[in-house]
Amino acid sequence: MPKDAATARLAFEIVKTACSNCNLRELCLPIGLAPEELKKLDELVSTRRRLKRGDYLYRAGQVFESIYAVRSGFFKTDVLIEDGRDQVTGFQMTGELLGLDGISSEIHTCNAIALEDSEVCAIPFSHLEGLSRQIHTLQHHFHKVMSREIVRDHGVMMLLGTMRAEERLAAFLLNLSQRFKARGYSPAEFNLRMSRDEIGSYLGLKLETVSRAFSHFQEEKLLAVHQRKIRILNTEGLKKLMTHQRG
Amino acid sequence: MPKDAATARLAFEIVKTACSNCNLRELCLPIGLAPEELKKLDELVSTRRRLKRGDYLYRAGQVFESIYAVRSGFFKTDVLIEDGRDQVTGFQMTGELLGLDGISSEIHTCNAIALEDSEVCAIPFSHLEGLSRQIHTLQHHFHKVMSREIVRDHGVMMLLGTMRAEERLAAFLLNLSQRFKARGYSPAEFNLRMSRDEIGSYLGLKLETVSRAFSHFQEEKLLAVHQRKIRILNTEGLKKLMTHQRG
DNA sequence: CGCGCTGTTGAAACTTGTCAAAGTTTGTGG
DNA sequence: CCACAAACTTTGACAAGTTTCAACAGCGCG
Repeated sequence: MPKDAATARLAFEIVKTACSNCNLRELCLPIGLAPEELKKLDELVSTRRRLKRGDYLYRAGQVFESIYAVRSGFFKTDVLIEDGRDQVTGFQMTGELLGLDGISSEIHTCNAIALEDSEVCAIPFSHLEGLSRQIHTLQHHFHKVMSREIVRDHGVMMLLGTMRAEERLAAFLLNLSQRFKARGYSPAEFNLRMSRDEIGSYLGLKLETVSRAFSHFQEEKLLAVHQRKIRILNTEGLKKLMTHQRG
Repeated sequence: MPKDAATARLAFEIVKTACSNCNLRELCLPIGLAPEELKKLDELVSTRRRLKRGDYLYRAGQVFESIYAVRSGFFKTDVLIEDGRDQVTGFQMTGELLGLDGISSEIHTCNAIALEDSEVCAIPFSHLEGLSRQIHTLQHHFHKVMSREIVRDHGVMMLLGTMRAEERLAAFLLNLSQRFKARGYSPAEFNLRMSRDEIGSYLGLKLETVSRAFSHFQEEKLLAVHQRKIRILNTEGLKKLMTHQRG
């Protein structure tokens, strides 16, 4: 590549990285910032990183320095314990943040793995704290994001603690559906990026149980399932199933 | 009460409320603050509140204004869903913070209930954000506290998703033991403040299952149990049980 | 002293996990 | 571009763990 073409390309990359140009503004950190504040944020988001399917964004045990905003693609996070058990703690899609768990001990406590080719913005955390001290709105928004993560986790605890297999899967699918919808995709038809095993791990079920639940949902005409392609045929039915009292 | 006695009492209360005099400094927000910063924090922690056993500190749906630091006593938080199911999402003891879940939507998403007579410091959240912009250390510490809550929740998800009944109870007891120890109490002997039903709700089990697990632990000479009074006889045994591979 | 709440224990029912086999899709190298 | 291997999914039969239902015991409180 000729030298000036390379330079032009670099400039282009920087433009592409800028929060002020990002079409995820409404989903990500920049919510509600004034134009001049957005410029400051642009400087903050220094690096972008591309990952191929299967790549680790970070691993448990690594030193924590940045949080990451998913620009495109799909991730999972999982925790491992010594005795070999592991669990998927979350799936992250466009506009969602990764790495908040690392703040407490300055070491990542889980693995973050790309489930498809993806791109993230790295946000050095100390810079974010610095800018938060200057921009009230950014500070408040960041606190909300962390708090939302806590609320989400409580929802998962509820799911794992009180729901049975089919209720869990229904809740999971409805949640995905909603998140696709919020990103402008069809809420009724989408591709799962994760395996039955990964869904099971997230929902506290074995993969066979997940598979059986899918089959049963098909029999009940709640879903059309072809591999990882899902079409929701009866949203209300799923909701009803999800909130159906145990017993 | 004579007027000046009342005044003296008021002054005394204020002194008692001050973070700079609080013997929980090492557990709570003031960690690592310089003396002049501590003074600013004192102004922040405006109110103290006493609660009797069974009182609600806040309820799901109420407007969020403050977070609370437990000064003494013991709390549980729980979430309810429409269909009647509920789950205990956590137990909070001295020095721990309550209310972080309310930041995201400015409405509390769970109930916080005193399990014994308790006292809390109310920290108006907008003031905390203001002071965080001035005091770097406080900001960073607060972020760590929120992140730690996320990590804790991941631990509970792990417990609910991958452990069986007795492993869960062992993990729960070891966690309590550790927290009592950190507060200068015996790690081996303590009173549970919660019922079997509340433990079960937290662990995603029925109260009968919890009761059976306690009985079994006694048979195995891991514990001595008398009502809610617990003595741990074999910590290593509990740890081994907790990390024992499923199957 | 008895009532109510909490906790314990037993037996049966139910849900999910385990193991095994076979079908399907995806990816790779020839 | 095909063939084969590897990974993933589905399904069945059986086992294990947990819940449900029921009865009863213990403690604290009025």
